Amino acid sequence: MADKKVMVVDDDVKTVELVKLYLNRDGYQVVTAYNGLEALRLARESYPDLIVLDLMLPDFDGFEVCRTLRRESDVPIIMLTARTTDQDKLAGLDLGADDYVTKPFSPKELLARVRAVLRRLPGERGPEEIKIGKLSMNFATHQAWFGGKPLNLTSVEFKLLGILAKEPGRVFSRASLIEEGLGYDFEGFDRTIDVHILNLRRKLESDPSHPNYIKTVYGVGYKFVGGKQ
Amino acid sequence: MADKKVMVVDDDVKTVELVKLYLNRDGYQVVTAYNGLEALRLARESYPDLIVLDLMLPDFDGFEVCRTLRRESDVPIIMLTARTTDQDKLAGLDLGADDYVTKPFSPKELLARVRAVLRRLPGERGPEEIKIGKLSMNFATHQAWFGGKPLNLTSVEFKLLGILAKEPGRVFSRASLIEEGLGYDFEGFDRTIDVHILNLRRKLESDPSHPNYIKTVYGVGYKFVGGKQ
DNA sequence: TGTCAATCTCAAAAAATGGTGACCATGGAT
DNA sequence: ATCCATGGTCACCATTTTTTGAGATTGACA
Repeated sequence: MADKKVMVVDDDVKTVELVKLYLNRDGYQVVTAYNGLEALRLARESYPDLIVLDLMLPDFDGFEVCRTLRRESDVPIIMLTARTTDQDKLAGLDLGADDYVTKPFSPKELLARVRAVLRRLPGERGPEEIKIGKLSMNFATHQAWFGGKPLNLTSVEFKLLGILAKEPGRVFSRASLIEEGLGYDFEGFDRTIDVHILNLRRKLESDPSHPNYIKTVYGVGYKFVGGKQ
Repeated sequence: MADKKVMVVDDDVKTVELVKLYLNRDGYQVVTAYNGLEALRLARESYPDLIVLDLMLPDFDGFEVCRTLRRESDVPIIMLTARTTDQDKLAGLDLGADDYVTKPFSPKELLARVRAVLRRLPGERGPEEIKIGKLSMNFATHQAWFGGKPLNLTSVEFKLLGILAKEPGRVFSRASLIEEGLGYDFEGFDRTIDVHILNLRRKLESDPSHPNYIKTVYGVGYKFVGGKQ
C-alpha cells in the first residue's frame, strides 16, 4: 500500500511537529503549512490524500480555506478547532469537513480519525475479495477457500497467503513477508516464515512436499501461483 | 433554504426554552406546546416540518399524540424519553417516531438529530431497521429482538451489536469496535470490548460459551453471523 | 559426485489470545 | 442516603498460535 500523504495546517509550530511525528510514525507522508495561503498553494501542488486543518489561521481562517479547497477538489478534511461551541462544530461539518477534532486533542485520537476517514474513502479499502485459480479469499470476513472447501487459517497464515495471492507469480523474500505480514517490529528469525509456509502448504496442497501452488524460489523466497506453472 | 419550522412539545418549560434557544440559534423557527391537546391543535394549524415530542405529558402521553399525528400526516417526529423507565414501555410498540432521544440529552445531540432528520442526508444515517436471521434491530427506537423476544441491551451493547449486525460476516477488530462504538477518545483497553461481547452473548446466545451468532475470529476480532456458519 | 548453504520438518517451548468471574467507580433512580 | 444499572478494569485460566531449535533433506554448482 503506497504511503498516503497528509497535509497538516496550523500556525502553531509545536502542534504541527507533534502531529507530524505521530503521522510519520504511523507510516504517513506529511507536508506542512503554517497559514492559509501556504496551505492552498501546497494543496494545489502536492495533492495530499487528506488535510488536517486548523480553524484559526493568521491570514484567513480555516473556514475560508476549507471552502476554497472544497471548490477545487473533494480531498477529505479534518478540522482542528479550539472553539468548542456547538455552532462551530456543526458549521465546520457543513463546510464539508469530514470530521473534526477539538483542541486540546490527544495525538492518538487524531490518528484514529485520520485512519478512519481514509478507510472510509471509496476504493481505499483494497479489494474485499480475490480469486486466483482454485483459491478465493474474502478479506472482510477473513475466510479463504481452496477448491470450494474452506481453509481453516490462523491470522498470520491468512495474512501471508493474502500477500502472496494478491500478486500471483511475484516472488516475495522472507524479509518482505516478515515486514508486511508480521510487522516491521518483528525481531525474530526468518525461519519463522518457513514454518508458516509449511503449515499453509499442509492446509492447501494435496502433497505438501511437492507444492503446486505455494512455490519456493530457491535463494529468493516464495510465490503463489494459480495452477501448474 | 427557507426556515424550517419545528414544534417542541414538553411539559417542562425549562426544557422547552432550552431547546428553543438552540434551535433558534441554528436558524429554525420554533413553536411550542406544553401538553398533548395543545400539541395537536398547534400541529393542525401551523404545519411544522418536524416535531420534538416528549413521551410524558400531563394530559395524555406521547404515544397517543404520536399515533394521532401519524394518522393525519407524516411529519417527522423525534421522541424524547427518560432513559430506563420508558424503555420498557416501548417494548413491542412501533411508535412511528423517526428518531428517539433519551433524557437527559445534550442540546447539541438533539440539534444534530433535528438536522439529520430534516436534511435526510444520504448515507448519513443507515437504515432505520435491520433484520438478520433471528435478530432485528430498530435504530430509531433503540430496540432489538432476537427470535421475537426483546433484548434488554445497554446503550453500548446496542451500539456494538448494531455495528456487527449491519455487516453480517464482516470481522471487526477490537480497535475499530472501540472507535465506532465507544468513541475515538476512548482511552481504555480493548479487553473492554471482550466484556461487552460476553454480555451480549449472555443476552442472545442459548449457550454463551459456544456462540452461534457472535463469533470470535481468533487473533482478529468479532463478527456477527445470521445463523450457523 | 561431493559439498555447502538453503530449505523442510517436527515437536517442544514460549507467547499471545480470549473467556470469565470479581471488583470498582459513576451516576441515575428511588 | 441507598440501591442498582452500567461501564470499565483486572487477574486467572485454558486454549491456540507463533516461534525456536535441531536434525533431515534438498538444490545448486564445481
